[in-house]
Amino acid sequence: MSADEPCCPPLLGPPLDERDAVELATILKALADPVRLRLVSLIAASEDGWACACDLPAALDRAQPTISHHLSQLVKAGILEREQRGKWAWFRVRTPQLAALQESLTATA
Amino acid sequence: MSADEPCCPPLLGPPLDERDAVELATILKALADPVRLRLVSLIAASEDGWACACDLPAALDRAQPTISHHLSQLVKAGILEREQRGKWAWFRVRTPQLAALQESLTATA
DNA sequence: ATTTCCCATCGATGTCTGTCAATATGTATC
DNA sequence: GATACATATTGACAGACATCGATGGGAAAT
Repeated sequence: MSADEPCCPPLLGPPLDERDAVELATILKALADPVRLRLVSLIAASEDGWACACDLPAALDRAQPTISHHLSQLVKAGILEREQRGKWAWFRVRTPQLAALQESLTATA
Repeated sequence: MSADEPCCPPLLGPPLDERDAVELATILKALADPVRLRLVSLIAASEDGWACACDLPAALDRAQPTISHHLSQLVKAGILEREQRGKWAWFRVRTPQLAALQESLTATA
């Protein structure tokens, strides 16, 4: 799966084989958690699209390691992008990946 | 959540509160499994959109109780519709629900 | 009624996952 | 280097979940 291209084959086109299903499920799993959804939502709603990790534990009422863990998952799934600024970590939503996922859900529907 | 209406608030609009995030995560969780994705895909690809449960365990190489469990989850999430025909159970995809989910993923993006 | 077939439910099991306290790593400042 | 602070990693634990064998319930046919 490369940069800004479709992440997965369409759900409603020709039947998914095991391989494709696992791939699509992996990305959906990354989103299928309330804390992670709120993370994405919060970050997307930030001023210039970037949000500092330092604000997130308080915003979501979770311990710092918990937030760090979820951010890692989202980055690994290609949903978030990470940037180091001094001692802070900043994140933004990789909108193209989200759009690609969206397309996978209906495609030829 | 009623019949053919949006299932959840948009992911990229104003930040999701805890309540909405749980709701959206619930539906995503229902899809975030390879077997369930293949079920939806297979059913959607059927002749007239309806598929008999009797064919599915063999098609996905899973035991009958496993398939039955996944089908229940998908019905509960509003993604599949169930109909009894004699002693067979038939299923079809509730496309509107899928479309609503799709919209929740980008919305104001 | 009995048999047969399909599907759902139950019980058990192994694995995955969200959570946090404690600790380590890294980055900047003094 | 020493200190201070932001984030990542580790370890542990409880709850959730996918899976399947065994069983139960319902529907049709004989």
